[in-house]
Amino acid sequence: MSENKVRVRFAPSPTGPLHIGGVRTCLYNYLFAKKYGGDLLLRIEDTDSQRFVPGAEEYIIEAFKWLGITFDEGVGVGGENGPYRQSERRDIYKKYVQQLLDAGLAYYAFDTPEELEEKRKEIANFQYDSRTRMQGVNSLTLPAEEVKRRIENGDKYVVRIKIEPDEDVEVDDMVRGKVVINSNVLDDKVLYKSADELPTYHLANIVDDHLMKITHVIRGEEWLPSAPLHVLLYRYLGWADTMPRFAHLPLLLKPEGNGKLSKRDGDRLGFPVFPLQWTDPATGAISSGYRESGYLPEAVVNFLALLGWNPGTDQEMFSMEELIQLFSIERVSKSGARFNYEKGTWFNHEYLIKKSDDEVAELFMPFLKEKGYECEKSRLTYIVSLVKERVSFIKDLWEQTSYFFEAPTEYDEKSLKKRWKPESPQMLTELMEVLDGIADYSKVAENEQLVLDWVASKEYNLGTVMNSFRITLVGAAKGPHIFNIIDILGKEETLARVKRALEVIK
RNA sequence: GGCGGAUUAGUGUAGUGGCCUAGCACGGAGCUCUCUCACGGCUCAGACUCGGGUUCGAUUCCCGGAUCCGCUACCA
Repeated sequence: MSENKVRVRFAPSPTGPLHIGGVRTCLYNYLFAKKYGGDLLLRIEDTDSQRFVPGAEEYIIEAFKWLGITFDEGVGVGGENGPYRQSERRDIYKKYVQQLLDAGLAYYAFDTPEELEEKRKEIANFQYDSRTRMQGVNSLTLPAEEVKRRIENGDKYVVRIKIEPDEDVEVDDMVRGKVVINSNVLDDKVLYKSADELPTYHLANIVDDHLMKITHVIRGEEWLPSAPLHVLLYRYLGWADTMPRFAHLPLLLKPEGNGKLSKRDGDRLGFPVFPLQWTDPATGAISSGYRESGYLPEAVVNFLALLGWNPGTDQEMFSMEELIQLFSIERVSKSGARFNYEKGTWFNHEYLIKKSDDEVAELFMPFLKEKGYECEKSRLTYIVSLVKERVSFIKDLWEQTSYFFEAPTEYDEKSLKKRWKPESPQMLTELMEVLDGIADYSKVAENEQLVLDWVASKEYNLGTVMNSFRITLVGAAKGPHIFNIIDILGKEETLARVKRALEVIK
């Protein structure tokens, strides 16, 4: 392993199902890592014991497995830089908290949440920082013995970083360039809380990234404001020279209206915002997932990849391999991308028609079974070949093929009005004789010619004959080539349907 | 409110100080193919947030406004 091997991480919190935005973040990390022959790690950031949701971790692992995104190291994979769950790294963090404390770069604070809440109410724009910390109850204002006594007494405390004022902190972002923030607007963030003996995100994140030799931090834009704090933390801990490069990704926005994409949008507009279906363990509420909604994983990956990035060419369809080759952080856009699920549907359609008829038939099988029908594979493949390009999702195939399995019981009003003529019954009655004379229905072209010749000889209107015929078979003026339909239905069924329609349609 | 980020058609985006009559895709409209419905093909409508600069020239560079997004927790 070379010294400067690219190492990136995806570090979700197990607070519920993984949001589709998180999926994209991980995808970009994956593409970046693979492009440079590096590693992608999965780290679970469960430092918020309050919000832990059982099953979330398994969900995350399963989701990426489905999408074809693999981890080289981390939870579920293992590796030499573990453990990869922050809740299992308590002792590690304590050591570095102590280091900061000893160096005078952090301090103990005993202010209760209520007291702080009070201050926020009293003072506009209150924040715990160089201007206000001397009014707080902390190791900067309390005598050393008192601090010691309180700690030994088991009083709850937090450790806060001591931010020095009047300093311009620079973050060199790979997407946005240099971002400068003055330390005056930063507050003395809580780094560690004695209540659960766990660090907060900021500290744990920096310690882990350093220990796990992370070279590039690619994360959502919501982290940009705290990036200066992270830079300072690297400096305080003495790791400035190995600090990773940062890249803050644009956010995914609602399809319409204001704000970032949320679960509610999916419910409202009828598209999933999660990769897999999720059942809330507390309420039992079900959130739909891309997988269960019939999306193909490669379509989801392709769609997501292009939401905030493009290779600069007109190409839109990419395999994972192509994405890996073409991906570059420099070409990630800076502004938030509205989530347009219709484009996602289109991608799915494209991937669906790219699949072989055989494969699509295989995928359709379970849906057919659900409807109560069995179908021989070769026959289903034939059916699929006729209608595949009409649908965007596997499950929509039923709507396009149901008449192959169940004879129409009613006939579409509009189709009848437009296509069923007074002379239709007479024509069809005669057509039945012609059809009866055909021995092999699989000779599609031949049979078509035969019927066409017959129509011509009778000087009938071709449209009227064919459309009337179609309605009796399908129940409406829709569907693929009619001679393929009767090939699939067979002579007996074809004639039965025509006969029946002639009795029913008045 | 404070701080930061962003701003090309409805959406995702390309692009550039003059080559821009601003390209592509989704979506929309129409035409076409056809026994029908789709698919496909063709065509059309539709955008550089506004105001100041800089410049011979700005969509492109600078400043300001507006709008949107994010952060502002003992959440990540």
